[in-house]
Amino acid sequence: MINFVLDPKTGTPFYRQIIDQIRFGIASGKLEIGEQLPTVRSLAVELKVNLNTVAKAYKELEIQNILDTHQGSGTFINKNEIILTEKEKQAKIQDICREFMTIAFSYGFTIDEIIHELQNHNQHEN
Amino acid sequence: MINFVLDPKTGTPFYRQIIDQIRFGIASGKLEIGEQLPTVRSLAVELKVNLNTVAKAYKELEIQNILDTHQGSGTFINKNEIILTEKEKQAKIQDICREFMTIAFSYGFTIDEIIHELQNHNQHEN
DNA sequence: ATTATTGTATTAATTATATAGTACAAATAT
DNA sequence: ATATTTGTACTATATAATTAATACAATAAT
Repeated sequence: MINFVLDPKTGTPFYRQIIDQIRFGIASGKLEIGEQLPTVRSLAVELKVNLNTVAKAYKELEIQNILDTHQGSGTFINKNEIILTEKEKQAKIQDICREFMTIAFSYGFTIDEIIHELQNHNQHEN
Repeated sequence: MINFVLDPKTGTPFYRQIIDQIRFGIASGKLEIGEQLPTVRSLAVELKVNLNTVAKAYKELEIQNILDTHQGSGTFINKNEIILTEKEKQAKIQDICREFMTIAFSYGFTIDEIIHELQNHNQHEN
């Protein structure tokens, strides 16, 4: 379970801070597959925000297939593998990488610099 | 010279579409160093937007040291090398990498898969 | 010097975003 | 069956972002 914290000073909206902390929780292994998240009400009380703010965060993650919400029972880390064929997966990854590199190039960064940065990112996650 | 086009359907604001097209124009070599861009008025007429919308795009690129504006004479692609401190560069690359990883992660890709794909991309370039 | 051309500044109106208040609907537990 | 617990939907409000209308200021051309 995560210890959720909101910081109003950062400027990033509350619902996005919640999203980030869940994503990071999954990436770092603090949140396990199938685990139940706090209910929208309990987390809303804990963070002193409206329950819709929590619901919005959960909703966006559900659309991204990261969470699984069931009205009446709760919200869970999605068990299901994302259903993509290997071909679709390959196409998708090429697609987003190409788009990303276009942006990176327009800022004058090289592939090596980018890869290096991502590897750093990788180390900090673990 | 670029053939500027605005698409209201995409949802990305006009001034940002203009920024992107200039950035890509430079990255792809369509815009040369020192070249003059259309005046804020002429581009505004061409794109059927207010001149302030164009001015806003130019302004942001000027702040980023990509354009060079001179009241009375016009706006030009900056001759000077882009002066980014190592700190600014670091911040920028972290910024775009973080955004990219969020997207990649939402598709279920791991950092290793992404790095691998980018390395492939790299090989095909050379 | 004067005029035309260029970017800038100020203000207003519109639109989008973020959060909250409250009522609803589905699932579960009893 | 009914009450409780869960997420959802709808509405309102405040704030920020986007675009526009219009006047201003600096430069260049004559």
